[in-house]
Amino acid sequence: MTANVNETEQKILDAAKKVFESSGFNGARMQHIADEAGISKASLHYYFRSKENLFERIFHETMEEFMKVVSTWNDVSEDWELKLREFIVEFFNFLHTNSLLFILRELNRNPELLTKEKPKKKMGFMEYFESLVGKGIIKEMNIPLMYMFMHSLCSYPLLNKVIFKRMLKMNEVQFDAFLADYPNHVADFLIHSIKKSNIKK
Amino acid sequence: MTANVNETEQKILDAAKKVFESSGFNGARMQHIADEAGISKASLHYYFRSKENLFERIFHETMEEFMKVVSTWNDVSEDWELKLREFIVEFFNFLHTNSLLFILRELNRNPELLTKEKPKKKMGFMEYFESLVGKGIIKEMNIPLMYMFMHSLCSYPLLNKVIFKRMLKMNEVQFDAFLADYPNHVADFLIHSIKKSNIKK
DNA sequence: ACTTTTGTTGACCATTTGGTCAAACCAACT
DNA sequence: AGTTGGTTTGACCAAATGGTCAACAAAAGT
Repeated sequence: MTANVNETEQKILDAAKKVFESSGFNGARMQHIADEAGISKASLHYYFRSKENLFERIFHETMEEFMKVVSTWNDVSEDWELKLREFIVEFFNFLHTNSLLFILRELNRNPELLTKEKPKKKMGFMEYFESLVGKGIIKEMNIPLMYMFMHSLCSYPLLNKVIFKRMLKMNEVQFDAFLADYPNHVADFLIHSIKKSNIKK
Repeated sequence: MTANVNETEQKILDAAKKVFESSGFNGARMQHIADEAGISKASLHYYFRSKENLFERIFHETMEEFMKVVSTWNDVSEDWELKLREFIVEFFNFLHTNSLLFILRELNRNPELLTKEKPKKKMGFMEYFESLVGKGIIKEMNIPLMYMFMHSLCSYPLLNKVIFKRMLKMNEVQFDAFLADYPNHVADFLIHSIKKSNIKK
């Protein structure tokens, strides 16, 4: 052992994450993971007894990180608009480097996977905005609905990249440029619909 | 031959759609499809030479129907608000009975699948709203962005049902009730942000 | 009736794939 | 040098799985 939790183990985890995310549990091959990690298949099984085992480790870690990002609510600023915008940008960036499709795909294959995750108990989006409504700082509104809207707007464009690119007749570069602005558009849009209207600009 | 394009063939297609949608290409088993269709595996191969073959047929049909719903723009009414609302409701209902996850999953596995689909050339959402903007009937706005918003709001809640249920602490019944109202909320929301504001209510 | 074409299937095959194991390797300790 | 304990791997195995085929059944022509 020693070393930072074992170098080989980490190489395996990285390789496995990559392969499972791109191919899914059913499409992933243990040999492929071993190759990606630069070790033999036998070694792979030495570290993680079974495919199931390795998969659950990866899925759990991914889910953990996802839940962390989703339920962490930045508490430095008092300005809810700024907070919301920062959250959206951060969430969107997170989704850029982590495959949400992986989560949805595997959760659909085996819904039991979710039951193994313990729920976070933290002050999150919902509680925060409910309190804002309570204090009369923002419009009276359906918070769960707003929660859903925000998640949908942040998540779907990346999930559906291939089709959107085609529908909007954009190439890779154009679409990426579009996505670069995207989170701020979402923030503008949501803030505008949440904010108590003074005089419309 | 004769019969409505062959009864057995249809049984196979139905079975294959069901199995492919729920298990994906990699997870689906030819034996499973044969069982579901009530025939032998050999017969299955008699009708469709290979798994690949059968899969592409199913995927193509699903994609065709999806594109049809997405690019059909109801032309009976002159009232854009009503049109939009009807479109959203129809699209949402369609997604209720057709697995969008299937499309995204398989498109991610093999992006080439999309190149085999020929693009529809029809008056759709984008063109219609661009003309509304041109005529000054609705607000000046970023149409591709609005297109993306609409699709995201319609699609994601069903894709992500499992997690939303958990986050919103709802059971199956509560969540379904929530979803029943959902498309109209989306319509309200979008219409409100598109409409030229007279006096705010 | 009988011949031909079209369906149907159990048995079988080749390949893939998750998983095992004994032998080799290697660093540390005595 | 020899022993020990962990690590690595090529070779191998059993099960699963997509696909084939010869034989049989059922229509459809004649």
